[in-house]
Amino acid sequence: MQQSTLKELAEILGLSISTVSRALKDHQDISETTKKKVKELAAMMEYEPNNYAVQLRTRQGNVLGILVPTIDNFFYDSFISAVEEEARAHGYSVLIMQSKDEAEIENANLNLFRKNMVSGLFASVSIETENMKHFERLRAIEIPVVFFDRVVDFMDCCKVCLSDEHAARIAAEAIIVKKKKKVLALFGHPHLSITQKRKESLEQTFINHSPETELVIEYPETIAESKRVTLLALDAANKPDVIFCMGDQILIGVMHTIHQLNLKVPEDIAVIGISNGFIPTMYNPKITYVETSGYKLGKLAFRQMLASIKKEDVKQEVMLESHLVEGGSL
Amino acid sequence: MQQSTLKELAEILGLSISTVSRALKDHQDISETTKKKVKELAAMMEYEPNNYAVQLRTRQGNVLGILVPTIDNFFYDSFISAVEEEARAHGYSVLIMQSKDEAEIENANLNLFRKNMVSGLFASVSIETENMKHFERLRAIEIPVVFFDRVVDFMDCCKVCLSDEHAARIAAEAIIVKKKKKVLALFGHPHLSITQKRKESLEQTFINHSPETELVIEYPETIAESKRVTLLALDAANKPDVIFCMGDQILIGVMHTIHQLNLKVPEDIAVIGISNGFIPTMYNPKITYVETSGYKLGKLAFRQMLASIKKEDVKQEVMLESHLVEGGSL
DNA sequence: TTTTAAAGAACAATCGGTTGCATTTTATTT
DNA sequence: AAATAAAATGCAACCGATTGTTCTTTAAAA
Repeated sequence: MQQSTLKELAEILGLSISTVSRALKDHQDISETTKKKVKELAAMMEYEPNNYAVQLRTRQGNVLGILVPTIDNFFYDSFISAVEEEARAHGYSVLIMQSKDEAEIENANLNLFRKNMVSGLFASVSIETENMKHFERLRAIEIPVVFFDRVVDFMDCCKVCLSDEHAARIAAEAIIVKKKKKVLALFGHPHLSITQKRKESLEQTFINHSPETELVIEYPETIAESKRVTLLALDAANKPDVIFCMGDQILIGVMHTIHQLNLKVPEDIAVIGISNGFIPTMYNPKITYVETSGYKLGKLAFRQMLASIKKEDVKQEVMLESHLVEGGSL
Repeated sequence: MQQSTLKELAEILGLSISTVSRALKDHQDISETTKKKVKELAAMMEYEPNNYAVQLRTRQGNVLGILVPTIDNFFYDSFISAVEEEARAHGYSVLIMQSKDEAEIENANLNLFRKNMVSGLFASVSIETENMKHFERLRAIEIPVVFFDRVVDFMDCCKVCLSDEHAARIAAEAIIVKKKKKVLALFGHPHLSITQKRKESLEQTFINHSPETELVIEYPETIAESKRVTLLALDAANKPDVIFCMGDQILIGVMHTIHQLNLKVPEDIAVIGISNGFIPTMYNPKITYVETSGYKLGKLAFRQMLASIKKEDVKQEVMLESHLVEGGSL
């Protein structure tokens, strides 16, 4: 059995295609009697309009794209979940792609989004992304882009992100309160704005409120590197008394090494991270972390997207504040 | 600027639309000279065929759907990753939706897949799924469905899954080898075939090879329940000496409680799980687990999908064998 | 009863491609 | 030079819906 079409319905009912079409969408020109007949038959035959035909004709789609570096990541998962929930509620579907942090794949994906004519795109750029040409192309054909998390300086596009400054400041303050003076701070790829902002805010907070704090900064990019860096630091003469982890991957590496060295948290070494909370609460004691909810960010991003699609004017940049969740690791 | 169309190209070149169309796809009827001219202009103007028009006309799409209970799950993440990789390599895009383990959302999603006319669907059914009507409807319009992981008895559809019997047997054998005699086995929702198969295989292996083993079975469905059940069991008089965890969620709950009670693994209590490995390797010592790779399953599922789409005949049911990865928890 | 307006339904163009067939152009053969 | 085959291109229908416009009814007003 094939999907039924307007034409079929029309033939069966002895009506014209346009009448059937209008009846189904409660157009005022059509009599109630006809409407009822048409709707009944449509329900009976499980008629569904052919999306491609509709899109072709009306030029307005119902698919939104999400581009993330990778999907196996709690933060992006929760972001996606949130967007998907909202999308469904508003009659949109979601097309998800991963850049795997490679510019080339990212570009290929952007082309696919274009080909599939998404009505809007949520994007967290890859580490390698240097040039915005492919994003510009989307804008050229009026596909709104909402950048999130890893944003990028790019005119006329709306960006939602966690307040990186704020999150890092909270972490620094927590460390200061606990009187820790030797901080090993581990960040991700130094190229990302999210890294830079967090780093600067952390540094600045120490300089302003606890200038005597010793701050050592490293940029491990994988779990393995994070392990290695931590091992080196903890083996050295002048050990840190607290480790700050910018993300879950880093935290996992750090905890690996801490376990391996059989150190007690927080007695031997304190730990604090930035996370959505899933990973930190897996450890014992739970890791103290600054909460950054991908879920909330997703909801926020969706609102921005809707506004962009409707061409309402949108705030260029929206920040989400975060707060400290105390585990027992600090 | 709008997306350029065949018509535009044709007008600029003074050719007919059909010639341009054919030139772009290297049709033999078109002269090399013309082909070159057309292609150059197309490249220059960044022409992209309008997908909706193409689909409408050719009735064959390039979007595959994936339906999972939830996306924040390592197993599904890796499955999705694998499918997405293959999809991109074969010119497909991937539409991902989550059922959140609710039948109603699942049905809504299936309708969306239908509406968006996916060319094929990968599905892992929700816990609540009882009736297959919505899946049947997909089949009625000839959209191939490849069930994976949580499969379901449903004629004429191809299923790929981990060999649940095999995985559980390996776990049981490992437990027997280590001479543990009091097993607490924690499974997920008893309604799922995956649960039933694993449970039966585990039981049967003990009965056959170590009939004196005491086996207690519970079905916690969330991390919280898993914690609770474990706490009860470990507080009781006749404590288990090993806990078997069917999945990551359960494992996380178990480890929570173990940490909370300050028990040593594996001295006080041994642990073994079934997992893709991410979570088990986070602990110290690493948890011994039977590996079930969502990634490999994804690759396998994609092959099945391609075959189904091409209407080649497909093996109805394909199994993926697993193997033991030793941590230090058993 | 004739005129006129309102209601209901049909017609036809359109979206942007694809494709079978007809037509024109060019090259080859007699 | 005329006839014919081969190569290159154009014509037009079609996919399934939407929508402005036109054509019929039917009912109300004159």
